[in-house]
Amino acid sequence: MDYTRDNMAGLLRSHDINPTHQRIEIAHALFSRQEHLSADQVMAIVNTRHSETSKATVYNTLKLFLEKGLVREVIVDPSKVFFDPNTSPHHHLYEVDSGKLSDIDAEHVEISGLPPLPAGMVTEGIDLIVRVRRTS
Amino acid sequence: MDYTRDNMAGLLRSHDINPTHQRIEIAHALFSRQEHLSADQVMAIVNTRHSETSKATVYNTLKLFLEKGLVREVIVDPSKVFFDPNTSPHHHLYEVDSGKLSDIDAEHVEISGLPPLPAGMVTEGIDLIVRVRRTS
DNA sequence: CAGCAATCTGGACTTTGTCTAATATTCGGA
DNA sequence: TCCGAATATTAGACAAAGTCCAGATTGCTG
Ligand SMILES: [Mn+2]
Ligand SMILES: [Mn+2]
Ligand SMILES: [Zn+2]
Ligand SMILES: [Zn+2]
Repeated sequence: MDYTRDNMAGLLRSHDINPTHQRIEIAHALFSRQEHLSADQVMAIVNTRHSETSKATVYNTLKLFLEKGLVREVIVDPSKVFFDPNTSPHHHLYEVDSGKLSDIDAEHVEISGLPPLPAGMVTEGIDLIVRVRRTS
Repeated sequence: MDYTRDNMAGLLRSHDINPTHQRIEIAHALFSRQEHLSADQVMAIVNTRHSETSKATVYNTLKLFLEKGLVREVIVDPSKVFFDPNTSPHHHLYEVDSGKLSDIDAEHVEISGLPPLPAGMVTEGIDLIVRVRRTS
């Protein structure tokens, strides 16, 4: 399973997303790197060689990917959202100084003792963020 | 223990913060309510009767409170930071539709199986956010 | 009162993200 | 193939959160 642009088209179709040139480039940016990227970073990556995708399209596309469940949002930095191509349940380690964000496998992590939800509510997700700092 | 303005002065002093009129008002807004407030909401509360505190001072003061450990930051909404007068270890329940944020007592919650930290790193905090949605 | 440090302020500025109206592309049917 | 409708992209105006700065205020202390 390779993250070539051609495979991106199939991935998009399988998520009910019409594959366009711009969408393929944006998906390729995220999936080939398997990193957490901000909209700004996606924009920069996609437009390195020659400008080809507008800011509006980057934002529209990332929102679309989110709705279709192709990527996930990570809210950890007060100034920008990160988009995560890894949609399997997992947690995050955030280095507050450098802004580096990495995954923590959910496999062995267990969260217990949470109170019952208020009536009429469903859990949309549980975000666990470990904030770390370099020992100075 | 009452959150009167007079008591706010003592609270500020005990955190090594020079109590000024503006700082007392901002602390009073947060502590008398015991709610999670955004900078904007603090601004609105403090200036209800007559305008008396500038935007710059609200932001400066909240940042100062944060540095001094008087309040804590909650990053849960991509568009704004919430400030939390409750600094005891606890988690959060976030209603994604309404934006309502409430506390989950950490007392009975247990998180186990986290991998060891990378060398040279210390945990600054563990944020657990339960995102919920109304059943539609 | 005068001097000095700490604080506060309006307003310009930056960044992230949204919106809109016009244009371009895609695609199925005649 | 050609056409029209639906879909997608775009530049740039706009909005909201937050930062920054240089000048004014405040509250000491001598
Ligand atoms: Mn290209
Ligand atoms: Mn007042
Ligand atoms: Zn991740
Ligand atoms: Zn809280």
